Amino acid sequence: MSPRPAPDLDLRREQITRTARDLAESEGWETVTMRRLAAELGMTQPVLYSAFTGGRQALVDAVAVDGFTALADALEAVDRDLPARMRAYLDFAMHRPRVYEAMFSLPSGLRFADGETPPPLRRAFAAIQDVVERRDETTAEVAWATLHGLATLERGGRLRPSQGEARLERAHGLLTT
Amino acid sequence: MSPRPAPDLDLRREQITRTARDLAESEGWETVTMRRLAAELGMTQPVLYSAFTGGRQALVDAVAVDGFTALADALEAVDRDLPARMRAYLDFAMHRPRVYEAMFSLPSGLRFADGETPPPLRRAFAAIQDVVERRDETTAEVAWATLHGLATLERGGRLRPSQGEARLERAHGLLTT
DNA sequence: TCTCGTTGTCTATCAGCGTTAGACAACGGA
DNA sequence: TCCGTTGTCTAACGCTGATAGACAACGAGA
Repeated sequence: MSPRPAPDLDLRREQITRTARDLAESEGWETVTMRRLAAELGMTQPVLYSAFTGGRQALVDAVAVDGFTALADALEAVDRDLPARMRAYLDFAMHRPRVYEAMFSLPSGLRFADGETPPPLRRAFAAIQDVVERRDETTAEVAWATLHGLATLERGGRLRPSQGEARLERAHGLLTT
Repeated sequence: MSPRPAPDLDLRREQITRTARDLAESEGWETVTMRRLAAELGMTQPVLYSAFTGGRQALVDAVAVDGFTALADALEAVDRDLPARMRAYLDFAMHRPRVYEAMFSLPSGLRFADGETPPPLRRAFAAIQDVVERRDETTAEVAWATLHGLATLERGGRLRPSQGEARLERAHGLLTT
């Protein structure tokens, strides 16, 4: 009356999350199907569901949460001033576009702006709030919105590709004068 | 040797586009399937494909292009100053969230920022550029990014729900001082 | 009025998706 | 060695976007 030993679910979740992130980053989220992912990992589909009860959505959410941690790390790693962190933010969005997509554009099961907000997400926002004038929360929200808008519109090809640097300087100027 | 008369494809496209927009706005884009749409219109699925050769993507793109026209109309309808147009922009995004999604968030087959940019899209951008300082294009891009960021982050529940007005005023202040 | 060629529309189907039910197999204690 | 537990596998369900091929409607010519 003793069961088969349980697999290390945390380790498995980590492997699956990393593979999903890598696959999304190289071929796009639309190719990250449960079948493809299982094949890539040498598993069968039901194993994925035993690691992520919430199915594909939970998987995308896991990549997003890891992404918020990575973004917070990237912001905290640079100088504690606005231009450095603005640049770090846009660099992150440009170099990990699919992770950024999971964090902000794809349908999400995560909770925001209430008590359930994941801590990594709060950390990332705090890293911005720390460097805006008077650490004002409203200003931080506007700064974040500007960065997010620049990142997504740029990524979507909606802005003149060659003018990224000029936009960053202009945005920084507006936020500090 | 004379064929059956061709149906009015433009009219049909218009009906389909309107139905798709209404259905998306009331139940979300994930429920806008070709089957559901055909049933809603009393058609069969292949008829949709004869109207939109590009399939579902072309349909979403059509809703998006109409959306850019509607956005340009909304911006041009208000006072020719920045705060009025900022407010009109955010109102549009708030009241037609699924259309806005088709315009900016969903995968798109449309071309931007090059010669192929659809005219309605240029009109909408021009309506913003017209009211920023010195009609500067870089400033207009940053203003647009801020509005877009506010619209999407607000919609996604990433910002404090009660502070919309404060953010709008702060953003306006930053763009004018 | 009847026939015929053209062409739009229909039924039926394909391959793929996320997800899950139920059969099977591996394992550790008795 | 056996047994009960439990993880994993095969196989399937219902759905999706898309399309092939049979069918039917139509108007010009006879």
